Amino acid sequence: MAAERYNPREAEPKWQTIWAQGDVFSTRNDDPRPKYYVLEMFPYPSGRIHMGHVRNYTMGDVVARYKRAKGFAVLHPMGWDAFGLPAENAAMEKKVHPAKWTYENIDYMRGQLKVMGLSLDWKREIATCDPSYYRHQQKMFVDFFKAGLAYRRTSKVNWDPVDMTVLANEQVVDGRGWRSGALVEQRELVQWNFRITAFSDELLTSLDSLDRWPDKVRLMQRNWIGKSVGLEVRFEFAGPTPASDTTLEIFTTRPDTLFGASFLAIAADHPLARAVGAVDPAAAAFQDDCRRMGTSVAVLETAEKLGYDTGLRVKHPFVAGKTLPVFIANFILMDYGTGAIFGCPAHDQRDLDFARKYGLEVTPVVLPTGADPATFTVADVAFDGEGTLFNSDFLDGLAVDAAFETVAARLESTTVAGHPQGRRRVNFRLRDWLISRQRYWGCPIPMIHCDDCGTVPVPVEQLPVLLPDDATFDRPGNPLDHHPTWKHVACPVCGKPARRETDTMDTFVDSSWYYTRFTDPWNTEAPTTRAAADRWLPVDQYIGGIEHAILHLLYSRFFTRAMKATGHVGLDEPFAGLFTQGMVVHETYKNAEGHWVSPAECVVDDVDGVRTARLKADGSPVAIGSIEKMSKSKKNTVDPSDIIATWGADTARWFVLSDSPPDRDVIWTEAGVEGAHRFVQRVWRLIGDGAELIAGAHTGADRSPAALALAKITHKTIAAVGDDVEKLGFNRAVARLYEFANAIGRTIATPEPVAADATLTAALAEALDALVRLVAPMMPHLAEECWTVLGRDGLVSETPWPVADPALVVDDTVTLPVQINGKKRAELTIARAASEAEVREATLALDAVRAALDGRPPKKIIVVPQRIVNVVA
RNA sequence: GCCCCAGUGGCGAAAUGGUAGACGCGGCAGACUCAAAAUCUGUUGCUCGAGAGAGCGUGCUGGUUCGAGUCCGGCCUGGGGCACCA
Repeated sequence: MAAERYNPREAEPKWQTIWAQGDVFSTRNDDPRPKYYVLEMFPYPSGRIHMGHVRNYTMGDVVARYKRAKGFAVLHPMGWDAFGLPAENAAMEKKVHPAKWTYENIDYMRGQLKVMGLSLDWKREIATCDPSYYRHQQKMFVDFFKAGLAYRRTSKVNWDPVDMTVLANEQVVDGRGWRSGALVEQRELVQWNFRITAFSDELLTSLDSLDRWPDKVRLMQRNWIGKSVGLEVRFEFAGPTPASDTTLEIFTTRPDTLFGASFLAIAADHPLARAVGAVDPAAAAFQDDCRRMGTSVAVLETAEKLGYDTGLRVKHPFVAGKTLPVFIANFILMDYGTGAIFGCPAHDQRDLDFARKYGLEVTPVVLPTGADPATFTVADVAFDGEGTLFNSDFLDGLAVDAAFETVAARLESTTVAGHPQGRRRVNFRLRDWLISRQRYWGCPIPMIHCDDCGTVPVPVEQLPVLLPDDATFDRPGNPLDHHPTWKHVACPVCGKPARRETDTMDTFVDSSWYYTRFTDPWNTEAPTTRAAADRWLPVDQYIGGIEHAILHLLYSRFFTRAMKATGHVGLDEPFAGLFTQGMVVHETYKNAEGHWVSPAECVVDDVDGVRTARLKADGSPVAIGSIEKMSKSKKNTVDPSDIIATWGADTARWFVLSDSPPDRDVIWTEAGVEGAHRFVQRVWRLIGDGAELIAGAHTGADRSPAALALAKITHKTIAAVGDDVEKLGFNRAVARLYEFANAIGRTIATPEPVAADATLTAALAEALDALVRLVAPMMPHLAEECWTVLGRDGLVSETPWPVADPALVVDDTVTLPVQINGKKRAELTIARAASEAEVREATLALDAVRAALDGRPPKKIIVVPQRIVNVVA
């Protein structure tokens, strides 16, 4: 009997050392076997890993270990998304250099990951803040610039007028800077962008080919790209205008509703609005109000809809003598369409709200099917459905799409101020990717500004442009900009004094190609080695949080295309398979000053179901907030190291796989960790006890009934667990393994029949062998230890996945539920191969069916083979 | 505000349109023990019933279907994203 409890504290470091010494998880680029690239989204080195990482990396590790056992050459690397804002915040708050802070965090977190027993190829580790990584990113920036995919334009930023610095949206709280408390202003800066819109259509249509992506992610990306077919319509001013143009161009997807138009609205920073503001102080004041709202679309859209009547009027294109007022409105985006719209209140809710507020006319022009044109009116709910045009002159009686065509055709052939009055246009919601950041801790943009030569790239032989080590963080603004010497440089073209670009790149750029760099991180000459990239890409299974569904994944899809266009890779789509795990969520806590505090700093008391919290340090009260995704900013993270130190990595791994479906959020609780650990010990006991029973077992020819039953369970489990892991249904695989362990436990509980039955002994030996191999991807240390107990040579980590015998997976008989009128009333056990006629006959012979029919013939019998029988009486 | 997703026992959940609640946690009862822990066995959706059994039940509401947790329409609640958090 295995008297000793399994001790993960001894076993886990031992196996981790053996794996490392044997180089078991390193991947060679010349491995001839079929490739499988599994990747989890790499972490930001915030300081410590959290349970979200444990969940994410455990899932990826199960896939990696499983695919390795299935005979694939598996690439499973890890790195660090190491540039970013928190390092700079730490520099300001704790007087630590961002590089020191970041590399110390990386060292600590690498240690935490290694303790998890992940089968990673650490030889390929990269950190995006390392010049050996970002130099290649700078090379690609120059390539993109030369290919016309990187360019400068004016864009808005959140400006903190007190700290004199650009704020991230996250740093704007209720319209004020998080540090200074000053009201935030919009400010315009000339900044670098990637031309992602060059691929709008392609990024959209190519989504259809990503059949191993979740539908919801593809749908979100589709909506984000936002292709819409509409019409640009030119309105003529009905009087003098301060603008240089005599017309105002708007974009609409509903030209059919033009007869219902009651106003035009333009963005606050539309050229016309600026022109009006220059001569009308009230208009200028309104524009200033708009600029104080920051740049976040969410804030903009939820703010009260406000407008300012410019007093200008435009002529209705179809109604002679009719003019419409032109408003400046805070909900019109300059970035979308032409930055101007016409409002049709009856058929657009936002326009209706606006019209009611400013007393504008509401004329319905689309009549819902079946409504009476004499009585149909719009009160507080706009009608945006299909219908028939009315109140619309030559459009009356037409359907919506026919009216669209009619208006488009007519305006296309009308000329205003020398242009066609209407132009069909495909419009995308997607905007170019603003990558400029006025920050220190990011990849420097390798450009030089020369008064004579303009903006020129840093010559490739001068790359990388290194960040200066001696930046200061004690004053606001961009440290690169006020560094005494860094930005002063000779123009590479004419040699005259010039200045470096001081913007650095958005950290999304870093994470848009790291998966490619992993294929050959040793190449010092170029970002990629084509043979290696072609060999390993695309990533076969990418796993990460749903919060990255749009931005990171869309940027990566763009970047891969841009790299293809500049010759760095040969494919379009970087991720063939995507799985979005749910988040790990946790309660939030705030101290008396309203600052977030971490769970580790709190004690939660539960008195008769009423939960209260206080600070560990001084017992002061802490407010328990809502359950939210674990985030650095809200400090509601849990340190997995404590869990692993107490229970072992295998317990932690098993727990995060077992409790919730992997794509759903899981609320972290310590309840259940003990249950997971019980199973660790149970497997250990089963193997220990079982090993004594199977000594000298050999496969017998004719299995006894007990042996056959156990063998069937074994092979069904092998088939089911493999199936579940393929689909990333880890929680189902875990449930299967619990059932399997229960079956083995029942066999071992009565040793006498096992001793007396050689075929049962053999079946038990096979079951124990399978149990260890099936459990190995999830609890690798325990599995290695058990493998040794079973007296097996080598590592289970290098042992093939067991193969299910199809003859043992399928039963000869099936038990069908028998429904009468859709309610289950009986069961029918019958040969699996029984014909439909035989099933009918057997069903009608059942007592419950005869009683229900009471001699009458059934109206209908539905037989779903091997599933169910339904008798309609 | 807009886009996307989720909602099933006391709890985490399972269920190619086909027996709702597998499996686990917790609870209850029992075995082992001087005792406890550990372990093992049984039981556990709700209501009625001594029982056999019957009825109800997957956020709400209406529909499609022989049959709906699953598909469709309308809501409610919670979560994610909204372009400078990563």
